[in-house]
Amino acid sequence: METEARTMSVAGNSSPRDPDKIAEIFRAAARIFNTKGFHATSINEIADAVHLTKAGLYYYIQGKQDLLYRIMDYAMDALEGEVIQPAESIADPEERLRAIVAGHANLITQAGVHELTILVNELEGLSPEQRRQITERQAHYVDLVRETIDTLKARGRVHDVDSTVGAFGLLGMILWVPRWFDAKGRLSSQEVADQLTELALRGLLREPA
Amino acid sequence: METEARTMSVAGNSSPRDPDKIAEIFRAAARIFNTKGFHATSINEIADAVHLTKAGLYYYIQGKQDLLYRIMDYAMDALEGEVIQPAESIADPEERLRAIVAGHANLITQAGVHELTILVNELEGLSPEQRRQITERQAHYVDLVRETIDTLKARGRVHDVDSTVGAFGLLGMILWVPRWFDAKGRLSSQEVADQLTELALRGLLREPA
DNA sequence: AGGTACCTTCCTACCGGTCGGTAGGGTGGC
DNA sequence: GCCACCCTACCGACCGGTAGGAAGGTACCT
Repeated sequence: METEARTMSVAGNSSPRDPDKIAEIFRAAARIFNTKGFHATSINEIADAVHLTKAGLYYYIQGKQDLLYRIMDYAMDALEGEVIQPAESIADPEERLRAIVAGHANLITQAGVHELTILVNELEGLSPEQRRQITERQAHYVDLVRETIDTLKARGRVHDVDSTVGAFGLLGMILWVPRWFDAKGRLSSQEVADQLTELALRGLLREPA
Repeated sequence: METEARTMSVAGNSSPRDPDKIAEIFRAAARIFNTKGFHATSINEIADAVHLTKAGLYYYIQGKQDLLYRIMDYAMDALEGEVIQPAESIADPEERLRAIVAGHANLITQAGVHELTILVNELEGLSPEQRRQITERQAHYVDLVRETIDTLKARGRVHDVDSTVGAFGLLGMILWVPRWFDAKGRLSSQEVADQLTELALRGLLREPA
């Protein structure tokens, strides 16, 4: 029934909708979802933000929940492209861990990246199947961090810490940043990213001496 | 207007409502708010959880938002009583910092303490005035951590890290725990609290040698 | 050039349903 | 008879979503 237009697209583009407009909607929705929360945001607010009526907005989206899912999926794409894949190509585990922390911290401190925050705060707004898909992708990321720590552990390069606690401790530091960091404040995003990287790695790694 | 019943209580108890029932409502509401989010939770769900109708529930509460505020206020009381005040009575800054991290991590890994999670996740559900009051109390806590780090810094006991980044990095690790920790899982809450304490303090403090 | 068929885009007007909250009354114990 | 407690029944507001059509562009035909 509803699969016809979206999954088939029979030969040729099935959806001629303006990709720029869709991107604008995504950005506006991500900003408002992140500010007020998914459930507290009405479709009308998003429509207003992109200068459309609710019905006009529905020309571009399939529903409120689907909009959320697509934003989160896009955010996972960004995280994979900017952090995960670059890190996976680094063989040395210490360098790799440093690349993950620095890369993720850099990404999350940049202005306007509301998708990454939604990615961890609005999971309960998804359907069970959608949530499963997103959390599965997130789990791969956590596994990468945990395995990197385990590799370092096997080489005696880290203190005696459970790799799960280490991975989530590290991620907690980074994912908490949007709650307090102000891009217009005293510290630059680069400074925060650098300091967090040092803080996290110093907590984990042994002194090379 | 609305202050009459609450702040005056004219001579004698103004509200004869059963405190046990109110506590039961608080606990149930905190659990559901924490599971589904404040806005996604209906008053009817809370009423069902305590075996009342919606109107019956309203005999005990002043409104949905007021219920949220009281839960968060109670959570701040708990945090102050269990973590902040005990820590403030410790003169040595290193001991004090350890007491904060260990105490907070211990508190947050305990089963059923949904209020502490709500405290940081549902602030946008409050009215501006209510939010101001809660965030003011939270700011005092952050100041305590920051000042403790600054004191240690003045004594050359910490690495060169901005105390704001250090404080929020540390708090991020702790406040992230409810997102991944499973009380029925492999690790005990004590183990997690201990390991996080070591992880956080090692990232901040210099080796005593 | 004018007609017309079709397309994308966006609107007004409306739907059923749920929300937070309340009016007013019943009931049982003291 | 009073009061604490809890109910049924209802309210207006707002929600996500849709039906159906208007506006305006374009492309092709005569």
